[in-house]
Amino acid sequence: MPQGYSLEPVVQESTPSIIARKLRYAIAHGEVAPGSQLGEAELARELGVSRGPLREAMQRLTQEGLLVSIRNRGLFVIEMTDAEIRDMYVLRTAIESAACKLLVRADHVAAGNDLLAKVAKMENASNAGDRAAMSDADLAFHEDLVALSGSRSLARIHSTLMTETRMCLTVLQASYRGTEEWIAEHRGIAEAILDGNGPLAELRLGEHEDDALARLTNSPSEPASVSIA
Amino acid sequence: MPQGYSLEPVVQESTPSIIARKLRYAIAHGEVAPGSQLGEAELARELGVSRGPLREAMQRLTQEGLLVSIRNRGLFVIEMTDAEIRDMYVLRTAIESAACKLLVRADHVAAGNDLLAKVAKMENASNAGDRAAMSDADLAFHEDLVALSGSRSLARIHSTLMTETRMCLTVLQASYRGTEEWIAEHRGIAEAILDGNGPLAELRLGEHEDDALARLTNSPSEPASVSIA
DNA sequence: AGCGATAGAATTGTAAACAATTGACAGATG
DNA sequence: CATCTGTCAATTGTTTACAATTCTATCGCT
Repeated sequence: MPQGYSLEPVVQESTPSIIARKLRYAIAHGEVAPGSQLGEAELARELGVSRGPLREAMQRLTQEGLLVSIRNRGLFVIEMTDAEIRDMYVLRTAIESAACKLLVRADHVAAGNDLLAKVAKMENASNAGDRAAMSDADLAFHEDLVALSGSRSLARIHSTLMTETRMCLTVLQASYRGTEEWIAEHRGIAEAILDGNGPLAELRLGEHEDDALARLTNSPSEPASVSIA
Repeated sequence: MPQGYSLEPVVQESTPSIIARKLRYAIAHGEVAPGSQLGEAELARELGVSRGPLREAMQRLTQEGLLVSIRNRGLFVIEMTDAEIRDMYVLRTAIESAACKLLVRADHVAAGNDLLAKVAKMENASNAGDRAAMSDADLAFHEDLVALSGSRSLARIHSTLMTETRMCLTVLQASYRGTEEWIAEHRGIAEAILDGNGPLAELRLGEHEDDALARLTNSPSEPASVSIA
């Protein structure tokens, strides 16, 4: 077997899948504003595909909750209210907490070290003053947290949440002030996992996501998660 | 304004949505076996629609994880291995636990009574020896648990999990022996919520879902959830 | 007899044309 | 002058036809 080529099975990604991925990226990165309409004809021309596959891709994104469909009117990018963002974080915390539970019962040492490496990346981005890299590293941390749990179900749901989160970050131009504290929170989670202390990891995770929520929404409101102490 | 007509806005459900709903039901109730192929032409003829809307519905179900697509081969109903069923229950437990957390912070008395009413329905079905009604009441309990939490995010994810659960129940012809214990578990959860005891509700929920898992899978394996004590 | 290649059939992926519904603007009417 | 109605333009929803890819079965060869 020739080295250098990881002979993975050729992934014949379907056209709707490609379109969905591109649109997801565009929405996540604010290239299309929330609330704006996505005209079929225009998009099809832009992407160089016909309306059939495009509509199929739209259905996927609608199912994911990134678009809302109004019959005979068109498809629109979701506009998330503060309440909806809070609700999203309820789900996100639920998913990541479950991932923590799984992690501490698996190889939590390897996972913890892996996550600490991601924290180091955040520090580098922070020192360089690179806001975009900071966001990337932040999201990568949480994505890894779930990926390392080995649960396909959790990962699938979580990936859609990450695009929504990215969208909020982009749109709201979330301020990354208090960076040191921000990094410390991530490190705290990683260390709790390294120690195999599941409840502590979940507790810190809950507090961390409450902080994140406070940065994204105006009303402080009640925290999304509660202490299990 | 004429009485007798509740003049709610007419909801024009889109054709793909209708198709998706019908297919979901068919899959959940074992009318199409797991692993079987869904031919476009045949389905379109059966449902009286053309391939366009049908394909859009398929994309939705694929996104939900009920179907898997193999390019140029077709769409197939998922076959869940024991490992995948366990993984699904990890997610399900995560969602329902989060719902418990929300519930005890809201009107947990009303919610608890509501859930106890569902338990009563289970008892009736049990006494009547009606297995189908038993399944319905079982699923209705868990559906309400999430619905009462008021979280749209949780409800959306949970609804897809319920169809998958129903599919497993149907396919595996899950035995409902030990019905008394089964009902008692549900009652325990409802009472914990009635009392506003979140941690206890989550604990009992976790044990309950482990039991459910044991009925569905062959290998006992390790429990999906861990005690938080 | 077993293996390989080739041809055929079936199915999916794509595209373009057609039909139906909606929203807005303009004109008529009280 | 305000309001209602009718027409028009634009967009979506649906259907039909066509192209490309893949599986299968048969035929020939070793």
